[in-house]
Amino acid sequence: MDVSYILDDLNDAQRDAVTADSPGTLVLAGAGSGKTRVLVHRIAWKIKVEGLSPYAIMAVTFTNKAAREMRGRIEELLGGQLHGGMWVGTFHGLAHRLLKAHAADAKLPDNFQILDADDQQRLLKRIHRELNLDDSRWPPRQSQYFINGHKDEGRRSAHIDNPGGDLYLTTMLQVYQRYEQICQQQGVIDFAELLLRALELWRDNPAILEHYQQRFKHVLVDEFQDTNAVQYAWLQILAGKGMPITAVGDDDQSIYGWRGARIENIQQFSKDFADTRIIRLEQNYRSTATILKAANAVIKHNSQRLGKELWTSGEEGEPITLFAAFNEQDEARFISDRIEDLLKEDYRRADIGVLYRSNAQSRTLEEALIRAGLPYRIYGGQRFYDRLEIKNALAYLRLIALRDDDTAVERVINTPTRGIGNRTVETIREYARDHQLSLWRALLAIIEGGGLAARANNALRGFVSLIEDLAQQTADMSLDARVDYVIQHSGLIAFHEKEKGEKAQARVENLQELITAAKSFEPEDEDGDELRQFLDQAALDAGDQQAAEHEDSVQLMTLHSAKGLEFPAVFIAGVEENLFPHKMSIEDPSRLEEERRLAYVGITRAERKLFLSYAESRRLYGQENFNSLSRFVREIPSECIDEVRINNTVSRPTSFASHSASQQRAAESGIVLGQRVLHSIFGAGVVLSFEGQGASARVQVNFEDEGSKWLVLQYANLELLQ
DNA sequence: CGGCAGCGGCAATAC
DNA sequence: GCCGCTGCCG
Repeated sequence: MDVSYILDDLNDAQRDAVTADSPGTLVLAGAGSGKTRVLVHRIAWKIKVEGLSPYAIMAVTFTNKAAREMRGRIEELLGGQLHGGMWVGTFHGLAHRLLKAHAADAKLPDNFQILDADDQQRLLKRIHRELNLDDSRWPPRQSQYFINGHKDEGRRSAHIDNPGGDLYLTTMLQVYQRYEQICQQQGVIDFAELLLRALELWRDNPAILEHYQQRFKHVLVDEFQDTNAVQYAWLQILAGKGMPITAVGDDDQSIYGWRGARIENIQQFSKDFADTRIIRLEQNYRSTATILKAANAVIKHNSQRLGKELWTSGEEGEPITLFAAFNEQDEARFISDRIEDLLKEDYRRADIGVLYRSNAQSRTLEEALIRAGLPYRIYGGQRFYDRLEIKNALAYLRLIALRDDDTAVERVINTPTRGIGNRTVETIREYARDHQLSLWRALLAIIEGGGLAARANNALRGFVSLIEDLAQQTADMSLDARVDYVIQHSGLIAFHEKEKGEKAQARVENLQELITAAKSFEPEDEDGDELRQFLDQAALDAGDQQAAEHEDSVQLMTLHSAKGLEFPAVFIAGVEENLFPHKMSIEDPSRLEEERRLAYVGITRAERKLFLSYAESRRLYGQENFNSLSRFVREIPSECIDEVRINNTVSRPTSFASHSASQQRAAESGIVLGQRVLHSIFGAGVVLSFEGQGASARVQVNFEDEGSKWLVLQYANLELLQ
């Protein structure tokens, strides 16, 4: 059999990674080194050469997009459909599949529902109210972080000790317990729970685990550096006792520590999985030598690396352009001007990526692009299925499928408004709580009991008959006709049509788009309930963010969402201390290293041209900030950089005595931005920024020996220097 | 119920 | 500076 097509066009390291027959294989794949290619070809190798059935392979990714791409590329390479036998999906998707198959053993009802981040927050808000927690002291967001953080580490409320009885922990645990109780009672599970349950299912049911251990002969994991504790434990319980496993990842691209990812997992891998072979992919096919030199130089400042150095056989390329802008508008104008230059060369708009650290930066950039008449597209932002109007429409559909869905009832009982006020809903909640009923059953009982005012009672009846009508009328319809009927007859379309503003227009369009999504939906299980599968998919899939790709446009996104993408030309805006690295990460060495990895990710997105820019003065959150050039740029060898001088058409004030409010306040205290000061401990430095007033006034000083620090002016006792 | 004013908070974000 | 939530009022 000729299998050369599997190995042709691969370099030695890639070929090694594709054919390795070690029990454990860890592929450290640098940016642009052909990682996905190796994964896809390795799967083809397993099937075509080693003779594994696709049925015996499991491949796990983090995003649906990556899973789709992998499946597509395998099918392309093997020249045929991969019937459902092979398990390719996200951790969450596969966990869901597992729990659906063994719902009872996982102690879940067959029709369990997924609680997404937004639904989770709503539920927590209600719990806070129920427990009489003051929202300003106990923001529901905090409980959400607490719960998800612990679940990501595999801890349920019962696992968390609170020996000191400290108020914070006591309160959080109380919320966590109540939350667990309600979720269990209502048969809903959040994203973290999906993973934790799947882990517990295997841990507590050896027979089920054994079935999968016998079934799968090889597991492959993409983006291994992003796994959290539960995902790692899940892989370990499945494959720890000798099932061959391939992990592909790059410790230098671990940028999701804040959502539970544990970079240590990739370091731990060879200890937990027997006889691991480590293969490094260091040849880069994406960027010029100059860009790689810069990336290598930056990432070298991190400790605790597994170690890797990217190289290319390609050309040196042009130097990196660094632009010092006067302010963020000046920076945005520089970017749009350079984009216009690039378009005069052989670049298309879609070849250009503009990356930034935080979403708040995008507005200024957008304004400049609009002014220049350059079409652009923003990646990320709100997921399609997270939009309010879509969630409302889905809630109606969920109620059609299952009346006892409290989350859905809460959402649409009075949307569009139908005279069921907060009082009435509170009565229903109370009744449901007291009688251990779902909200739907509770409201039916209340209608029968007639304890409500006639008006409220009628309104409730109206809601019940609406849902029953939607269910009956659409019972025999196709999925898309059903969606269409529901958004019309629930009144959602009319509701948003009479709303004012651009937003309303977009909402109506999104609802129409939902019909399109339903039309093109292909159920995985032909015999299963199509509506149910559609709803599950909606909960687990962000929806295609690429939908609007009809026009050739400049690509705007955060550095995080740029991971995995590449552009011939890349702009990284705002390379400033306090912005990138972000202020909140600067003090903590491990978070600072994560910021540096983010810089590495950003730099390695560029194929041919890289532009870095920073603003000497930046308005953010209504505050004027004077930040210095990012340390990450200073880590790039100077021969790689071509610094562009400040555009002389921009008038640059010669002193800092301007009229901005923050500067005036600074002046009142005798401190001027740019002022040299002396601190009794930290020594001499320059004032970079100033915020707050009176007792809360703080200054940021860049000390010559200690780096930059924020000081409370009142206590700092700064001595002004000449 | 809808509209508006006031207030707090504010990184990144897949599933 | 802006968004979103709350709370008050008509």
